[in-house]
Amino acid sequence: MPATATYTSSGYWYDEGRVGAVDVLNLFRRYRAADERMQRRSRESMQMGDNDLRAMRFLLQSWAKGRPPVARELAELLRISTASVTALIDRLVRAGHVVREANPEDRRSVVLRTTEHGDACVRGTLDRMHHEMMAAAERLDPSERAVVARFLREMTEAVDRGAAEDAPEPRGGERSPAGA
Amino acid sequence: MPATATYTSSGYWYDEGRVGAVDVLNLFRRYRAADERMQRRSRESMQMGDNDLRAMRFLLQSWAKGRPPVARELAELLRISTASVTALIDRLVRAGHVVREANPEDRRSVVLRTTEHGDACVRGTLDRMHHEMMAAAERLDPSERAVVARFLREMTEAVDRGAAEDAPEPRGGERSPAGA
DNA sequence: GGCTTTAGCTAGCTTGTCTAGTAATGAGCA
DNA sequence: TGCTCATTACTAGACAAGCTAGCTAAAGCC
Repeated sequence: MPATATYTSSGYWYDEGRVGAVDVLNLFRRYRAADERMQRRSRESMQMGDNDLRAMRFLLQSWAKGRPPVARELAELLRISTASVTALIDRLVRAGHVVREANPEDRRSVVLRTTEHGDACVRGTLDRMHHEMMAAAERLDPSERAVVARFLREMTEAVDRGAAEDAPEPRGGERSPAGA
Repeated sequence: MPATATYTSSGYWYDEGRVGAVDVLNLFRRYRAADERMQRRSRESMQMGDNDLRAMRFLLQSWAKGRPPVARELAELLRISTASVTALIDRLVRAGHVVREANPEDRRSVVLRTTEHGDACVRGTLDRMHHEMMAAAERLDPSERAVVARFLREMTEAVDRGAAEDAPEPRGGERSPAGA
């Protein structure tokens, strides 16, 4: 980065007048690296695979929305087979994070209830971080938030566009209702 | 999101005067989801695992910097054992993406040269997206870039801080020289 | 020259995914 | 109502990619 670096309480700081486009992209990359570190540590600290953790987060979200989650939804979310979901749920049940329950609305399916233990386990790792991120977003004033929001939308589109062309319907395409 | 939604050529658009902190975090999450989609598609389109793709990118970067990469560095980057790196390189060699070469500076080690085919394969997928992202970053004026940069730094710190506390030396700690 | 460390490989194991096939239930139709 | 097809979850068996342990060859250090 070309900017003159000075040091503040919150880490390195760069003269804001000189931030280049490349710097912004580098910061993005750096964020992603931090995010990956965080995820890896979460997984290791609670002895869980990537998909297992994502599944737990999905289950918590679903219950929070008042929509009891079933196994099939995990297969869609994680893009794994229903057989793999069965194995995944077995693991979560064995670890005491989840219990299977009968679904009164469709007796073929299985509702996945998170245990208090599993709930606390996942929340403990993620809530603090979420809180910190929220605080960062709240420190922005309204016009700054608008700038960030616009940029994030453009980056999202850039990523979607960039990837859309060389993988035409990789395997059944998007399964979600919102689609491509 | 609370804002009044209107529709533009580039998708949904929200009244910029009303973007809340939650909205920013949602957009951030959405970006991350797009990024994951992209990576998955890359992997699928070139029949490659996650680590294999990351390894290829690292190799390209190393050569670009004029610093021939060796196998050990992949073990550090990907945090996998040297045995797994051997297997990973075997896969890349079998796919024709990489060739092993003798290292004149240390005859124990193996320099990994990317083939023209592997080079084109990986670049083709990533360069376009990188170009689009750069364009988005360049559309920002200097003061906007400063805002985005500050936000990204704060998010990175939030993630690092949030994850740092609950994973004290999870399993033998870091394998890197700084470790236990 | 010996001893230790480092780089990479081999062998055998574990884990998480896959495909194929099955049983039970739901949904549509004559 | 009974028949047929679709859907949900499960079991069994195979495969892929990681791991640990142990090996050889080269480098580094007294």
